Amino acid sequence: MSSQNTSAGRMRAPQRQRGRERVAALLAAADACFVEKGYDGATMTEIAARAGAAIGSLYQFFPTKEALALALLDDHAEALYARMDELAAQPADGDAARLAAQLSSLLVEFRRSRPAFVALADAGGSLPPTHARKIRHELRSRLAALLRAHAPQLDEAAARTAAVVTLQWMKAAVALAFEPALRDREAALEQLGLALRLYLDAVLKG
Amino acid sequence: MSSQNTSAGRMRAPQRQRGRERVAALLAAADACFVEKGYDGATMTEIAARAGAAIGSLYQFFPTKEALALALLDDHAEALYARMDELAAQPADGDAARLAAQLSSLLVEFRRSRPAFVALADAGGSLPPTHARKIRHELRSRLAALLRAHAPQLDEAAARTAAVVTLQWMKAAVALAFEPALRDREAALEQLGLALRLYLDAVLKG
Amino acid sequence: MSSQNTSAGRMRAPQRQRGRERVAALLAAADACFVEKGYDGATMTEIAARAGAAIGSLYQFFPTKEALALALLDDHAEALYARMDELAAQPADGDAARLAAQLSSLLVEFRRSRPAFVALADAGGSLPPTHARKIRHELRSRLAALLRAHAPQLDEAAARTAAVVTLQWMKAAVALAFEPALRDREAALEQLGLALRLYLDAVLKG
Amino acid sequence: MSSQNTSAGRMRAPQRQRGRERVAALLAAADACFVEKGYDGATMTEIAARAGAAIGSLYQFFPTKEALALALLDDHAEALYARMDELAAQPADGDAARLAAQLSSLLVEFRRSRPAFVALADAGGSLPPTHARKIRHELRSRLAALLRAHAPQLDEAAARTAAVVTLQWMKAAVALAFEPALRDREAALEQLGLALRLYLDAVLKG
DNA sequence: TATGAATGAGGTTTCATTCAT
DNA sequence: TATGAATGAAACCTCATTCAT
Repeated sequence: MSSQNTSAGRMRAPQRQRGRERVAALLAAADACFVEKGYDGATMTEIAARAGAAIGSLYQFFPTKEALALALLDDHAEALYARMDELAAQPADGDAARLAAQLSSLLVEFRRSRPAFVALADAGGSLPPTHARKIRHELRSRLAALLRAHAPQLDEAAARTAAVVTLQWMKAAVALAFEPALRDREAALEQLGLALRLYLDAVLKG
Repeated sequence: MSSQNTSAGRMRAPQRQRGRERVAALLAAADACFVEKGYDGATMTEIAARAGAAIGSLYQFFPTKEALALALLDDHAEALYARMDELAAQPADGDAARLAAQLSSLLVEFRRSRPAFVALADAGGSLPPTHARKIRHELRSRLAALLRAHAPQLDEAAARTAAVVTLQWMKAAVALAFEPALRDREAALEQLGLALRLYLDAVLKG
Repeated sequence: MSSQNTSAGRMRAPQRQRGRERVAALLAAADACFVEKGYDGATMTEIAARAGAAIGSLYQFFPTKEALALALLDDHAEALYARMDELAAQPADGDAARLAAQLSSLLVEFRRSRPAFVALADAGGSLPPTHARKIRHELRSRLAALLRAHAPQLDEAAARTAAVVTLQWMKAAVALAFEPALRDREAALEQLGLALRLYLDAVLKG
Repeated sequence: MSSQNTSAGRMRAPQRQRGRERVAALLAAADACFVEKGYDGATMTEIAARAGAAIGSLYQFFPTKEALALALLDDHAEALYARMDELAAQPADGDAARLAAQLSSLLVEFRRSRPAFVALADAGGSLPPTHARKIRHELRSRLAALLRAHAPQLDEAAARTAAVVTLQWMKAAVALAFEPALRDREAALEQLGLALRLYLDAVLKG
């Protein structure tokens, strides 16, 4: 194409840069909308508007609302995997109390920084269950590996089962940590921690 | 979709036999729709059609989709309360294992017979959070009373906190019991039961 | 809505005491609704509810919404005729100022006691224009007679024309008397009275 | 129907040529519908159909039936202001007869070319009274200025009061000019003109 | 007669998505 | 590529009126 531009060599770069910024803005806007209104309540029009983009722009990058949500969901999931991998990289000492505390703060902190993950993860029947399934699978795998690192005597099946249970507990911690107007939140979270500790103790040592 | 404090508008009670039958049919149809498609996915038109009623008949008794869902939700909640009250009426022996098993099977059985309760209880931001809050409160109160019956030395605050934890555990049990395509479901549920047993043991005996 | 000369169907006369009370309650409720929401905005259901009656009861006496409104309109119109006839029964002295004041206060007082008359008289195209036409005709006839009583030398055509003008003036007086938040209402009404006085002077004496 | 302070939501301005044409067609269609059936009787569906547009196109620019009506009303009001400003730009000679004739023909001619103005201006309680209030205020201000131009000795309050009265008279002229099947319309209008003349004479000279 | 239920066409509005410039 | 306009099925809800008990 004839450039029309004095600095022909740099022309493409800023455009691609702009494209990336645009996508980032769109994702951020979508994230906010999904958090505020849920998957069904959010509208493509508002997402585009919040990103300062035209509706056509949004569809240029994300062919459907579902694709947009899933891109976001995957993005958040990757970030969560990364945090779990970080945790797995630390030395395993078999200390159930410490592990419980770490898992707790990991998920709670994650939910604080990326609230859309939860909003999208249980978006009723509006999103294909495939993704949630895959994510659960990944999380459980990582949790199982983590548990085996702390208790090498666990066989794979036992580790996986313990991971399933532990993941549910982590979800419970998130639920309580963010339940609005919950009385004695601290006490409840501490008791929940105690419960996990007891369970992990039994698993790791048994 | 996004709830807003719309103060819903309650259902209008039917006064004739015919009306009572209609309402029953409408509630049944709504229940099925909500289970299949979720709150947002269900449509008033389909609900009426499934009940063999005109759309106007549906609105004769339920001024709003929200009112319909909340009527259903309340109905299910009452049934759940009743089951918990039944459990509370039985002699308390302080046996954590037995209590855990009873609670687990109670909720699982309930969810099997009334799947819409779960579907509506976490309907994202589409239903006013007030109702879910009230229901959680009632469930926790009943659970707390149950726990105190088993361990009279618990003070009220401690019982309530334990109830909060226990309720989360029950949700987890339901989630696992009905998660589609979960491998080793039995093992997972058993481990979950173990976890609750350990926790209740600590609480009841501590 | 769109009126069409449907000629509605008249109300059915109640036969028992109980029936008459019911009709009175229904009319009162309808009156209030029409005043508050206008003809289109009022609903038969709410009218019945306000009267403490069943919707079927309402339709027992008034076959359509239109019939109900027209019954009300006619009722009010009759009352207005009566007041004008009262005025006509008083001795005519040809004093324009006094006549103007009397007409003004008559209509203002009437509108205060029966606000639905105005609400229904200009119900857009939702009521058949026939009735309004008839009422205008009656009012003009009475006004013309009144004017001739004060100025016997007026021929019929002139009296009628003057009546047409005078009726418009009366509407203006009502509009100003009840316009919400009108500043200097008193001054405006006085000037309006002056205008009528000047005109009637010219007509009566010319 | 019943207005409520819904704060309407303004029309969205089109940005492309195509959009501007659409909006023009939609406004024209809406105008015709409102004239024919009144505000309540007109339907968005028919308006869109008459404009040859999809219903979605209508809502692209006008978020609400109310917004559409108010846009139209404002548009007509601006045109009326412009005509009054034109009249005000002409030299003022204090001739009551001429002024009366001009005002008369101005409003009658306006109503002939823009019948929707009247249809919407008194749309019962279906439109927020705010707009009508604002428009009355503007009209009165302009009329007051006009009167003061003709009679500089009038103080502002007096001019305003006279304007209030005069505006009512203008409405009366429109009502008579367009009342269907009115006998002796010409005579009535002439008498109405006489009345205004007498009043303006008194005001301007007094 | 009295009453509440039933009806369903039709109203307003939404929104994901496609199209044309 | 970017943008705003276009689309229309479909959602929720209303309401005058009829019907059956």
